Amino acid sequence: MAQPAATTLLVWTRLLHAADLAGQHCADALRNVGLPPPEWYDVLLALERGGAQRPRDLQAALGKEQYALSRLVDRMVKARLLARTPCPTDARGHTLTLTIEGLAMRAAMWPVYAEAIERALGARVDEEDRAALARLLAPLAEPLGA
Amino acid sequence: MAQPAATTLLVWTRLLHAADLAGQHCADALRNVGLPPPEWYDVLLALERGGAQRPRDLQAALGKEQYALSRLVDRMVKARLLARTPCPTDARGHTLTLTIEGLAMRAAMWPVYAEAIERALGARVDEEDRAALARLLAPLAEPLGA
DNA sequence: GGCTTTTTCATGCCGATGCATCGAAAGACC
DNA sequence: GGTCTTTCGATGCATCGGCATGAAAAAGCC
Repeated sequence: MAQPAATTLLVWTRLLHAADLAGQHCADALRNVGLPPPEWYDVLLALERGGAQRPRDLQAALGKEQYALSRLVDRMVKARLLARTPCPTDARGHTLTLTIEGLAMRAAMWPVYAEAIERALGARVDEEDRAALARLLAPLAEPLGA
Repeated sequence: MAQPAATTLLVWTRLLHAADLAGQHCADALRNVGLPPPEWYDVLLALERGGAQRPRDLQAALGKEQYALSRLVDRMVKARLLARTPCPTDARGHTLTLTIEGLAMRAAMWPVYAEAIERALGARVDEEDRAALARLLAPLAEPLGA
């Protein structure tokens, strides 16, 4: 059995705790003003940047499970932020497009989201440390090899 | 509106992604061998280290919501890993104690958990970078001020 | 003591997630 | 073309989490 080093365990607890705090803070900030959760923002942004996309592309881009994305899209379609249109080249799937309301929602969410990120991260770590963190976290944000 | 710096956004995405990957990897490792999820380990460890404790103490120590801990304890009691005994000094609550099986379960989980942590973290960052990460993450693992 | 407020823990309800599976279309192979 | 395998997306079922509330004991206050 591989016994992790003390620093490994320290990084472990702090990484999970920090991510939980930051994520929770953002989710709360959005909820407190009656806006949808962060994951909705990610979908809206991906579609705005990348144009119409199919569910499986979004799934890969966002790193979500297939069923999770399927139901997330369901909710967002019900909320009139997305529209499903038949896919011309593959009758199994469909393409997802932003509605006007979806575009407006992303714009409305960003200031709140940005402010929360700034408070949770930017205001607590100076530029030099942020650069160091970004560099050190890079390998950990890559998928683990088999 | 506070526009976060580019490094802030980079840290943001990598922090959340890294934590998600690492956490998922550990949860999967335990599940793949038929063991309970990491949160059970945290409870077992806290009780083993700190002796009998009341739910509200565990709640504070683990940073969980009250109802979440209440139901988590429920499941672990059903699984015979914990026992609730009446609290002598406060009839509202009870003290939680590890059963023999609970003690054994923690011991059984640790090698798998440790191995997963090592693979997800220790093996991917050298000692110097781990120390730097631990230092940089420290402020972010502290609760945000009001 | 008698009253109000606070703390401690559980739970009903609903929405979200994980898992397995399914139907249907596409692609591969002959 | 015909058949088998793979990909795409949805969904039934059970579990889990969030929110609000409830019940009961403790603590504070007069």
